[in-house]
Amino acid sequence: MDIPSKYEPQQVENHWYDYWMKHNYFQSIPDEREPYTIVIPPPNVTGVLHMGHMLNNTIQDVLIRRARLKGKNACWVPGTDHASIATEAKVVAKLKEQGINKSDITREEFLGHAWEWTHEYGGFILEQLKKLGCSCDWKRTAFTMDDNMSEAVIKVFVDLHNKGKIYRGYRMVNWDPEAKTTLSDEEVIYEEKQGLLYYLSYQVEGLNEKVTIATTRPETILGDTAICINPNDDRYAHLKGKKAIVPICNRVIPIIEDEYVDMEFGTGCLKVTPAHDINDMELGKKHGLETIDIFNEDATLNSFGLHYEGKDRFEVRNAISKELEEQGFLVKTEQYINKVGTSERTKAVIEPRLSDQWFLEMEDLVKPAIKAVLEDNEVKLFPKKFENTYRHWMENIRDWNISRQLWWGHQIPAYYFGDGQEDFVVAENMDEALNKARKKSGNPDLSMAGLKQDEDVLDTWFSAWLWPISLFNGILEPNNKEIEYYYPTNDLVTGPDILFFWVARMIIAGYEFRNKPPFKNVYLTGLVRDTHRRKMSKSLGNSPDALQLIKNYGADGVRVGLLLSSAAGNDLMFDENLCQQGKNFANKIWNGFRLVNGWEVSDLQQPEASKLGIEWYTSKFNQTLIEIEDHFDKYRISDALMATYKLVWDDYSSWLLEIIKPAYQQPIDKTTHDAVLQLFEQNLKLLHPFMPFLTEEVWQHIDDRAPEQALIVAQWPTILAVDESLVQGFEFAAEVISGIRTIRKEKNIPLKEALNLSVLNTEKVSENWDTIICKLANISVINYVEATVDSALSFRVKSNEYFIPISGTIDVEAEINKIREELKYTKGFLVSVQRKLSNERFVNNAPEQVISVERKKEADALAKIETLEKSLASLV
RNA sequence: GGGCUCUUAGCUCAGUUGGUUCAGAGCACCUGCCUUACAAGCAGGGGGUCGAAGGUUCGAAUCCUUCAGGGCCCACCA
Repeated sequence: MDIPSKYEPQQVENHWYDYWMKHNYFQSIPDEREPYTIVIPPPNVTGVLHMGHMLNNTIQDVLIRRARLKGKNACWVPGTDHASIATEAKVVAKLKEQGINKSDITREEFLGHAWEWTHEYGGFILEQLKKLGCSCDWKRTAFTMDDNMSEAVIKVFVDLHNKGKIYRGYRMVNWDPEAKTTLSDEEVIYEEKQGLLYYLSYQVEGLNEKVTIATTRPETILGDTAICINPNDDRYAHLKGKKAIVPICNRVIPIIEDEYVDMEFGTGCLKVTPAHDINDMELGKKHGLETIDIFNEDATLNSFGLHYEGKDRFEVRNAISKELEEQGFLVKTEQYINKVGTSERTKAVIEPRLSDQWFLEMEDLVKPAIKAVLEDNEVKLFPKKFENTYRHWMENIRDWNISRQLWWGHQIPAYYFGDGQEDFVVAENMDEALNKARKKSGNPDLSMAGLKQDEDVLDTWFSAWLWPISLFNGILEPNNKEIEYYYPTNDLVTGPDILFFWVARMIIAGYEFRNKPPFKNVYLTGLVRDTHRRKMSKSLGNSPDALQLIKNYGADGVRVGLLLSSAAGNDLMFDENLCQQGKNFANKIWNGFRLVNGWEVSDLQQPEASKLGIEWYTSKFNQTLIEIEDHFDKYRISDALMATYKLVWDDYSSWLLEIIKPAYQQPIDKTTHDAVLQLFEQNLKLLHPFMPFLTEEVWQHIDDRAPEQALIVAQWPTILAVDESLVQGFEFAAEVISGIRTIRKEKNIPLKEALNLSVLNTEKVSENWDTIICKLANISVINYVEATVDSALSFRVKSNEYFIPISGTIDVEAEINKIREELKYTKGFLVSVQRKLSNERFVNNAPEQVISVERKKEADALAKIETLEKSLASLV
């Protein structure tokens, strides 16, 4: 045999990937077939493949390949996301390495560097997906900053602005001092941090008394503009209308009253810093307080920080607490755990900050998206539990801050012609802007030079939310053939961490701009963790190198490894052992092929065992196919794989192949050979979505195939009738075979030594199976007997008793004990069944089917007890 | 603080509306085999009071209550 006994993935994978590409099997163009569409969750253009991507994209590829085999027009659109904040941070860092500060170069120069970076590294991650076997339509590869994508974003912005849903406002927003930009609420991650609660005393003006407040942020006292007490708090009643003096800066501030203050917390006195806390801002507005912003944009202190000017806020916190202590203002400190907002991307501690930003009003936009998921089921979430999370977020949604103080992204199409709050227009391009601006300003002589475009860019998700639409150019050309054909797409596969960022917003956009959902099903995968349940991360160094894994186990092995333990929505503990299991499975299939391939075919009569074996496996295959389809329908991909795995490994390899295997160096009959090859091919089709490379390789080894007969475009098996009696009969026969093997094992009788078998038959079983039993257990003859057999080892299947006469003495004592054990167990079982059946309430209340099952159990047990007792009698 | 969710074999998890062989699977483990497709393999085997306590029911891993311990999401309490 010249085919190696081990499957070598490395040599195979590139070859078939190129082959598929060459014959355009990944490519989709609209035709009369039913479309099946997936849009990829676009990874960060400068990112590298991590385990989360591997899992997501494997699942997507399984779904798309299965759809392709099912004859659908399968279209998987790949692409990348410009990820403005993450990419900009990387570019800034890279420039810094080269000694260039972002603040020293122009916007155009910076964008030049960013594009350079994008062109250099962008698409790298897509190349990695190819190694994994992903069958994306690469001709459609898109980028969120492609011209048409950008145009769509701008058009949508203008449209929403015209509808009055986008507005500009001076609000308190989340400020990332490191990236120097605002963030949406969703980009802020709250983390519990151990900190200190500082008790500070303020001198009350005109009284020889101090008032003590509690704060976690002593540095902000420099921005204090009031002290607030609860009007119902008797302890402080005498302070009403008085003023207090802020330590260090000695500013005199009013003592105000508001029921917002929790009398139980701290001292019941609150310092109010409207510029640096959302609640304080509300209080400030309500009570007409002054707002003093003490921070620069990088969260160092400005001139209001006095002698701390230019120093970072955390540095100042330490320093000022010392100064306060020295001057006697610090009463005490307490350990305190509080939630600190951090930037999802830069991890910097977020500062609430007042600034001019752009917002999208969400209240109305959200309504159809809520209905679609929770009432109409137009979009289904898998697992379903995420619908609750979705509902909660959607029903409590707040306006979306869509502007970012970055350069890398879609620049906001607002143009200013003056300094007034309303001196701007929103337009799709400069010409239009100029026209609008001339009208609005009433100045017909306004020139291009007099217009200044907003410096900010849009939140990355403001382009990503259009992804399923804009990929098919559905915004710019709403009636084009592609969008009509591919939209709504079918399945979206992504992680639950971006349910709000992306999934929910795509649904919103889908209804707003197409009046249809962007997809029908959302499959939310779990997070990939390591075997210690730790999240995979670069800093922990516990994230394996994806390409190295593929090298070690083959792409198919890695795919199987990932899928085996990834029930939807459950985190998956990634363990390389699972990849090894996948690799082993690939080798198993490979060798299954080698065996069948190595047989010499001859024009013989088909043995009875082979005929029956083939018939049985055909039924078993179809029965399993029904299961597999059901698993897929429920997005239980790992269960679908496991069912396939067991079918191929256990039923096909361990049973069927052994049943039909000809004696050593004997030829096989043509009928059986043809049939088994055909069944093997059916197996390969079921396996192909999971293990595309190996299966295509084997497929092409079986036969020389024309390109259009490649496995990737073969036809998925249709479900045929299942003969239940065959399946059950086989199970019985398998138990008999196991029984014989157990005895062989216990008594150390090698398989090579043929045995005789006698059967005391009370259970009606078709004798057809005898040929198979003989072959697999090496039985020379099966005798049907009327009485128990002496000097034999015995075992029972259901109520049949089987005897293997052996030469030499048998251990009678051991046989008796074995039978007594079985008898004891069966009697106990019978008692419990009879107890149930004699319970009137059971008989009256339980459904007929349940009762008849119990009666059957009773009869079986009685019959078995009878045989056991007879055997026992013959031995004693 | 509000909501959701989980706890089943050594590990990772199935267990659909309470009722067939429902106490399961894969891996791991133990034993014996280098048998001629595959030692990346074959055959056989052990292993769980279904987190705890109550309750409903003829019947509970499954439904209800309480408790213990995880996880996730949301929320402006200094």
